[in-house]
Formats: sequence, structure tokens, C-alpha cells
Amino acid sequence: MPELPEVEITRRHLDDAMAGHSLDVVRTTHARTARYNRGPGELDERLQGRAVVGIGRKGKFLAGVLDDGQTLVAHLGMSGRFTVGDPLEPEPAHTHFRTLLDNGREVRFVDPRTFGFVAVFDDEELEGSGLSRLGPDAWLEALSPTALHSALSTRKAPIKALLLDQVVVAGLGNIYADEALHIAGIHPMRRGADLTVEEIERLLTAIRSVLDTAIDNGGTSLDDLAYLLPDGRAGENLDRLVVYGRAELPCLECGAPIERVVIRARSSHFCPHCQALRP
DNA sequence: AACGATCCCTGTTGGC
DNA sequence: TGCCAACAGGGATCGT
Repeated sequence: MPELPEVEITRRHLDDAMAGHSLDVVRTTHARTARYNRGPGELDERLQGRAVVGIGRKGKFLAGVLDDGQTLVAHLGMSGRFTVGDPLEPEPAHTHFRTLLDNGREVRFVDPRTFGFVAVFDDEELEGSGLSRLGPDAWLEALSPTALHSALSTRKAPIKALLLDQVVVAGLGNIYADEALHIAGIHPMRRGADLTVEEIERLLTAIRSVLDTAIDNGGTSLDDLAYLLPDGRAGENLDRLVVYGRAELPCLECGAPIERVVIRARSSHFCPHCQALRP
């Protein structure tokens, strides 16, 4: 499912396709996709005719700058995907949003599970949105080990849960959180406040490493999920995963069977030997 | 304030 | 073969 690397690849694609172009026709066809505006009608009306200055990203949110000062916000949720192509191409099932650009190309948002959305916000609406509550971006911003150590010093929740909290750090999801904890040698059930500054430093290095690798490899395309590269091919990062989805298989470092536990209703995968619970 | 549970949603999968 | 329950999870919301 889309996490920071997949959203970053999508951002580059959308920026290439949309920057400098206007949205000549906008049509949203699913109420849930427009749920952060009053509805499809308002979303379409406020976007219609606007030009896109550029497409940015914070955490897993896409944020496009429009020529009238509004912000085009989108989130891929679990199954959201943007395509850019000829408007005459057959439309995939679950296409909930489309916009025809002034160069004749069409941008579409396809999202079977409708956890994703498209929205347009003015500055006040943006302030009240989830985007404004995000912590530092896990890839763009340099997090200092001492600052994060201090921020976690009051937190008793498992580090895995804290990594998924977008207020702590923005952009990690279930896959890359598990991968980063493995590389850093930290058990997902360790309490945030119990981590040493050295462990936090290892964790930040590991986060940077897994995100760099994932972006370089075109993101992670799981068998049954919707993320694909802009050209429709599967991303190749699945082969690089060392713990996610490998429950009961041998750890690639030490051979011990990878374990799976549920933390905050999310599956967590880890090596009980490389990621000991007691430091 | 922090934490954990619950809900939303549908394609896929596994059991019978 | 067909049916159906279980499962996957990002973020919002709510109760404790």
C-alpha cells in the first residue's frame, strides 16, 4: 500500500504532468472521494479552470499549489492510484475523479477501497486538515536523534505504534516501519521512552535507508494491492523487504523464524533474535 | 495528554 | 463449484 516512497513517485509523475497546466474539466463521481469538501459538486466547481503551479508532498499527503492560492490535496489511502493518459482510453473500475488538462491529457484517481480522497482547501481549511497536524517528513527533513529521543521520552506506547503516528514522523506506514525497526535491531514492542539516543540514531539512519532504497526501486507493489508505477509496471522494492510479509520464514540475517504480532490492529513482523526485546 | 479500540471499504483468500 | 467470513490497513474519532 502506498507509503512515503510510493507517494513521492506519484508526486513526481503528477508534477511532470500537471505543472503549468489548467484543469479544463473536473468531474468527481464518488461522494466519499470528495468527503473533505462539501461534496463532489463543490470540489469540481472550485477546481474547474484553475492552473496547477506545482505538486508537493508532506508525509503521505500530496499537496498541489493552484494559481488562485488554494491547495489541491490528495491522499492515496490504501488503494488509491493516479493515472495520466489519453481520455479515450477505457476507464478502469473505481475511477472516482478525473480532470481533463489543457493539453488534452486526463488525470484520473482510481481507488477501490475509497480510503483515499481528493480535496481543495483554502488556507483556513488547510489549517484544520490532517495535513497541518503532520510531524516532520521522514525523508525530506533531517530529524535529530536527540530531538526525537526527547520527544519520545514521555511515550509509553510501543515504538512500532509511535512510528505509525504521523505526528511523530510523517510518511511511514506498516511496511517501512517494520523494515526500519529490523535494520535498526529494535523490537517493535519496545516502549518509546525506553529507547536510548543511540538506538534512536540507528533508527533514523535505518528509516532514511529503507526510504531511499524503496524510492530508487520504484516503490513496493504487493501482489494484491493497487500501487503501480506511473507507467503501469510493478515497483521492484518487494524483493528488498526483509521482514514484512515474511512471518515464519527464516531471517535473512540469522535464520531465526520471523515472528508476527499485532500492534494497534496492525501486523508487525520482526526477528526475535536480531531484534531482542531486552536491550 | 496519551493510548487503544473502533469504524470506514472492497478485492482477495481460505475454509467448508 | 459456490458461498461466506476473515483479512488487509491510513486516518479520523471516541472513550478511558
